[in-house]
Amino acid sequence: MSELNDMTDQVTLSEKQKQLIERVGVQHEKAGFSPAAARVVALLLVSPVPELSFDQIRETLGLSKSATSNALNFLINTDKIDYITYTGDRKRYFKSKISSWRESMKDAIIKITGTAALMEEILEQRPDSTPEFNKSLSEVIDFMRYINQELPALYEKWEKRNT
Amino acid sequence: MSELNDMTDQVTLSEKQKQLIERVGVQHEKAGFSPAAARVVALLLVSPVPELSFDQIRETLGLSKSATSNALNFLINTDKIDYITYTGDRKRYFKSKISSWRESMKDAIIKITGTAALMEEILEQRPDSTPEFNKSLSEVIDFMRYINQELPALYEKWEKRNT
DNA sequence: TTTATTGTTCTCTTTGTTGAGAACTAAAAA
DNA sequence: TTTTTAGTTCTCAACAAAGAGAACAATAAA
Repeated sequence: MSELNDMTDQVTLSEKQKQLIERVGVQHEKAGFSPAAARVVALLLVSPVPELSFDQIRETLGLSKSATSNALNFLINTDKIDYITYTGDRKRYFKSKISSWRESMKDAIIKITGTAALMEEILEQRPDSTPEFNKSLSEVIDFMRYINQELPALYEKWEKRNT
Repeated sequence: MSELNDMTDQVTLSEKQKQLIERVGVQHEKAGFSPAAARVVALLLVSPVPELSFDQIRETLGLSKSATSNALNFLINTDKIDYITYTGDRKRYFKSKISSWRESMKDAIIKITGTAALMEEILEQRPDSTPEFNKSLSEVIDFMRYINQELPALYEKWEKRNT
């Protein structure tokens, strides 16, 4: 697949696409991703070719091997990306896990449940001398649990609406 | 309010409360707060006395003045806390903004709208050659918008349920 | 066996974050 | 006016995060 040295596994991107990768990247940085990992998820969403090799990612984003390796492993561990292989090709082709967004939504909901539980612990040890405060806390907890309970039905409704 | 030097504006907390502050603090660190800011919001949720002065916060959490000042200002700027004053007392008493959780929810929903818009931009520039991928992207966008649209009604339903 | 491919891991530098402590400031009190 | 109160801001040190580049490893190909 290379005569002496290819040296250009780079993916061709328009200016618009490059800029979009940066914007989506920044959004992910705000969610706690490292700059490198944020650019990688972004690239895998924006790239016209959705399955990219280690070197395609590295060269397109201008990252070092270590940064690329660490970013890819982090994203695999946190279920943001996945990879596939092809017989007779040792490379791994990395791809966004956007297709399993339903699972991600479920995980996000589980997190809300955890927050509600922690809030409940706070509420349980609060004195009766702060009724207003306690009421607010109790409301948030109740609302979170309500949302949690209603979301599956809402999802079904959406699923049916889209035939 | 002090004869020469009080030196103990500290809030008395049980072991359980201290531990809870740490756990709630860590949760907020994961959401991007600095350790100091995370402990301050946590303290203001757990403390039996819900309105605390600068020095009560500083001494209870064992923070420096600069860390306390920066944390409080950050939390005020991001609408996580608020303060009240009392006539004839120059101190500000800081309190959690948990009571305005309805506003926070609205803000969270606005953020989802922003994400959907960014995703839409990605979708718009994608080639037709990746129909599966594009479909997933389109689904997430549509689902986010659906949730967004249905949430107000869901909120009303919750509000009525609670008489 | 030797060489090439596909990454991983280690070390080191750069950069950024966190917060302590002291100096400073503005307003009120004495 | 001088002092006290209630914080803010500055400087600095300790520490952590990010990533570059080189060395290394594991497997496959020649």
